[in-house]
Parts: sequence; structure tokens; C-alpha cells
Amino acid sequence: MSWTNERVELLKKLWTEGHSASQIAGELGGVTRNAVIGKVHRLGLSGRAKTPAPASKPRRSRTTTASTSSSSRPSAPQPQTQGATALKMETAPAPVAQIKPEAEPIAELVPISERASILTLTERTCKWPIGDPSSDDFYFCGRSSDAGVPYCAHHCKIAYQPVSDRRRDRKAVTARAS
DNA sequence: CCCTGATTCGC
DNA sequence: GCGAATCAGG
Repeated sequence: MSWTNERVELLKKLWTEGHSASQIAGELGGVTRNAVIGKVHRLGLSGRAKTPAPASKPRRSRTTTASTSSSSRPSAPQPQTQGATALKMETAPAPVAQIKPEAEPIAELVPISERASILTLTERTCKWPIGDPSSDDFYFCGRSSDAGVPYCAHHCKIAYQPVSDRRRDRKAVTARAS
């Protein structure tokens, strides 16, 4: 993917709006966050908020990369997201409809600082959706999960627990509470 | 560990 | 110009 005018414009917009390099990379697609940062610097719009005084730091030279000349992507990065739609699909797990009524109370349990928006989800953040997707305060759990596992331990339990067991657990909880 | 931006330098 | 590798830090 090359830096077309449109992509550069979007990059500028998102960067000045305060998005992180990885977020922008994900939105653009086809580039890594390194590419975004590199481009940002080349465009001369680096210091966006705070850049005190970098001073001078000894930079180490990279190890020789003697390999293919034209193949510019030895290990292609994850497809990332081709767009918000693709990610949205992936993050709408089937169990939602099944246990929706019980999901509501959990909303209050997730610290705001740990909540994730659709832009901050990664391979190892919990993708449990919380709230009404059409509302303003819809977000994802965002707590850390094991690589390859869509949810944090807490939501894995809920998502994969048989309905009967779930009911029993609830009884136990309410009994303990009272 | 996760992440962030900054920098260097082979291509 | 591009961006992976690396660094430095939160």
C-alpha cells in the first residue's frame, strides 16, 4: 500500500486528533504503526502534544538485513482491520444474544481506564461487548485475555458456561449476598 | 507483559 | 521516500 493523498490526509487528520500510531495504522490498513510514525515524521508533524527535549540518544544500527531485495515484507503483519466493519463483525460474538440479560450488571464492574473502544481492541484484549451498540457509551471489556482467546477469564466463564450452570452460580451469588 | 512515540538506516 | 528494527519510556 502506498501513501496516496487520501491516505495522507486521513493520517494527518487522525494524528492531529490524537489517535495513536497503531490506531491510525489499523484504520488505514496495510501499514504498521512504524510506517505511520515514520510518515508522520517525514511530514514534519511529529510533536503533537508534548515533546519536551529529546536530547541526544545513541541510536544503535540495525543488524545487517542480507536477504531478499524486493520482498519488503518477510513476515507480513496481521491483516489488522480492513475497516471498522470487518472488526465489528469479529467482535460480535454469538454468546451475546444468549446471555444478554445477565451481561448488563457487568458494565459497572469494568474500570473506565480498562475499557476498550473498537479502536483499542487487540488480539489479547477482551472483546466482550458491553452496553447497547447503538448508544454512546457502548464499549468493550478490554481487559487482557490470553492470546487467541477472545475474552478475559471473567467473560470466558460466562461465554462458555452452560446455561444451567450459570443459573446455579447466580443463585449462589444472590444467596451469599443476602 | 502491554503499550506509546522517536530514531536510525538499509532498501 | 519508505518502514523494520530498535530504543526509551509509561
